[in-house]
Amino acid sequence: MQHNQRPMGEALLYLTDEQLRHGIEAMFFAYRGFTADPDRILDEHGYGRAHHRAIHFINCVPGTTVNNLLNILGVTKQSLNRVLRTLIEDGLVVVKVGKRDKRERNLHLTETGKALEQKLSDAQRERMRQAYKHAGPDAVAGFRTVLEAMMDPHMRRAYMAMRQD
Amino acid sequence: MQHNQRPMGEALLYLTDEQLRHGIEAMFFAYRGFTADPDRILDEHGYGRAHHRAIHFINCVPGTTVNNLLNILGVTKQSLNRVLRTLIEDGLVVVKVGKRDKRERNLHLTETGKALEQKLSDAQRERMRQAYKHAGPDAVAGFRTVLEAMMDPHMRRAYMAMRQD
DNA sequence: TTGGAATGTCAACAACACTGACATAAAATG
DNA sequence: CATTTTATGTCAGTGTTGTTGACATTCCAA
Repeated sequence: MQHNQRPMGEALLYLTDEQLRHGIEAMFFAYRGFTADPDRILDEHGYGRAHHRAIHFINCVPGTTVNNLLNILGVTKQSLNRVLRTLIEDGLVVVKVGKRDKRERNLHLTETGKALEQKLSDAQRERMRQAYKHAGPDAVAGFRTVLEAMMDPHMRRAYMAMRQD
Repeated sequence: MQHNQRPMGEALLYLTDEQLRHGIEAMFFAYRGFTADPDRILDEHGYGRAHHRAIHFINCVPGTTVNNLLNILGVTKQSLNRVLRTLIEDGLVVVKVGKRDKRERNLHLTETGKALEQKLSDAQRERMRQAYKHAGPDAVAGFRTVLEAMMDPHMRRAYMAMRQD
């Protein structure tokens, strides 16, 4: 496997190993920035990123089931359960037994939970807003296009299903 | 703080909370895809992401010091040390005492280390290549612009210093 | 030469992921 | 109705990766 001396036309200049490597490093550093602000807030509350993810998607799809969350987050039920338990104990999340199917547990944020969600997503959106503003609409469109192409097909479907624009 | 009903002109449509939220979720799902392939390979070797990051940047800057790596990776020296120790024990990394300053340790990949680095970065680049190819050069430019704007200034400097294009 | 700064190591601990085994309850199926 | 499948929760154990604290070594400068 030798990628370093790939012949190319000018049109494919952006596909050199060097360019791809820069993309990889950009993803690494950008993701750090992306999570930095929420991480600080979470830390003050004694939570971690796992709590953030749960809160985010419960807020996004209120009444979602544990199983649904499991598929979106891609973790084991044991791992999710640990996080959910603390959120429930702390009164950020409430569980309701499913109406049609009593095996299911529907998850909702309480007012306290919504407040933390706001705080977290305000911080994260603010960083995003600055980046978007700085980069401009065309760059943002390209950004989204590449990210979507980078997802696993399974996750892309979950992501697309979540959008209504 | 009420972001939901922000008045706007058409030119700022991409800065709505809804759009920003989609960007946030895209980052989350894309990062999962981004790490999926290397994670699989690392797992076969009994390593984790921390090992990958160390290998990546040692390969990128051969002879780098522990402290330098610390700044790039943003972890404690103790955390990095554990990872480095296993890589050294397994013969993927060699340490040389600094020539001028004997406190420093210069890190290099062995042939075995380089082989694993190749394997990991081939996998990650392939995913990147597909995404880039699918999105096209303009999208890729936008992608990079937004990512760079999203980094912490400190990390952006480290990232920029690493590029020679 | 002595004290502080830089560098690196060892030990212990916490968060959060994993696997495996098992329990309960409800729904679906034969 | 008996059985199986599905959804959920729990307990125990393990591994990776982050943290702090304590300490050793080396260098440099007052």
